[in-house]
Amino acid sequence: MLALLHEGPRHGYQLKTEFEAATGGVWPLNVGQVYTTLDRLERDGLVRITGAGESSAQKVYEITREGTDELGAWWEAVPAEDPPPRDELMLKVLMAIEHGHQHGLRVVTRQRTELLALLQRKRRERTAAGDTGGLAAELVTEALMARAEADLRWLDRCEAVLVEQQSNRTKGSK
Amino acid sequence: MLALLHEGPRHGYQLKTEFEAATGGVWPLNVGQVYTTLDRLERDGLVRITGAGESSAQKVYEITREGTDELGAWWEAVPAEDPPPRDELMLKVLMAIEHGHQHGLRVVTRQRTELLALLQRKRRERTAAGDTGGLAAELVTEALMARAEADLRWLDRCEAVLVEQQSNRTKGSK
DNA sequence: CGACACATGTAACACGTTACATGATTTG
DNA sequence: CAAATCATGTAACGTGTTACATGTGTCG
Repeated sequence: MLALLHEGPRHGYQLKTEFEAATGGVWPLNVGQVYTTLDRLERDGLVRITGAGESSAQKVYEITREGTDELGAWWEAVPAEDPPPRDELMLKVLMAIEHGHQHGLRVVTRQRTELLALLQRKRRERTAAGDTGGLAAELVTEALMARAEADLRWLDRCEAVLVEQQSNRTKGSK
Repeated sequence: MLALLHEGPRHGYQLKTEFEAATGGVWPLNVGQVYTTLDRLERDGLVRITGAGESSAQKVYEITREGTDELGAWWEAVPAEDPPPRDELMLKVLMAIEHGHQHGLRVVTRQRTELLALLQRKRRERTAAGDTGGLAAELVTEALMARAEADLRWLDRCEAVLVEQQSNRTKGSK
């Protein structure tokens, strides 16, 4: 929101549409949320209302000095890693391992199959849909695919570790 | 929580310690949250209290049939992608692009530098710390590194796209 | 006129998170 | 005995999300 407001004063609905435009429609946004967020931003002094727009009941918001500072910090910052964000896939695999190698392996392979399918579906969609959605949508898709590939490789690695661990165990028990 | 309870009845504090053990201490957990979560799980019928433990005021929880079903579904499910989760890095880059190629490039390179530093720090830590934290911690670190590498490659791709787009524009305007 | 996009807002809920209060049990 | 760990809980807050209520402007 701050980033959009930095380009000039806007009203709520405009922010919604511009947000969706900027993200190529990949991330739909409930309008209501824009208004509640705007309220919260105003409460925190990052945003202020400038005289209502001419027609009807339009409140026009603009970013404040504080807001600009906050935004600047946001551009610079790299998403925090301390503690690392809890991720569902990782958590799932760790918990499955806790349940025994058998279960660990089952979940790992299951996740891999599922992820691979998802990835291939994405690839197909991507080649099928020519320039639909624009640059933004394209970039998001690529990011998601890159992550999915990373996760796949990680799952392979998990499987290898589990198998090796198992074989060590059987050797040790002989 | 359900996954841990599936191994047998537990009380709150136990769940906290076991959770942290299972995740190699990477994801600290505020105890209070365990209790509120347990309340909510009970409210939803996924968990039930079995006669309090012998000593003092210990409530012991066990998973219900419904809870087991839910857990089973969780093992199978691959984290949803519709709509894809809003990710801060992607959002940041898209918004930066919206602000003009100049700004887009600045943010992209900044993020890349920052991410690369983080990655190298992780690599150093990883080789330095021998087997500390166990398998779980090791796997989480590897997953995070894999993701970071994917993000780095994506940022490269973003930069390439931006540069190419810019040059096309200048050519077009000639 | 009726439908649809534009436009604003509120109420309710879920969840994660923190800070705080309280007490039992163990152990140096 | 004092301190640490084990153990349970509550109150409060911030945020994301949805569903709902309401009204205006436009255009076929």
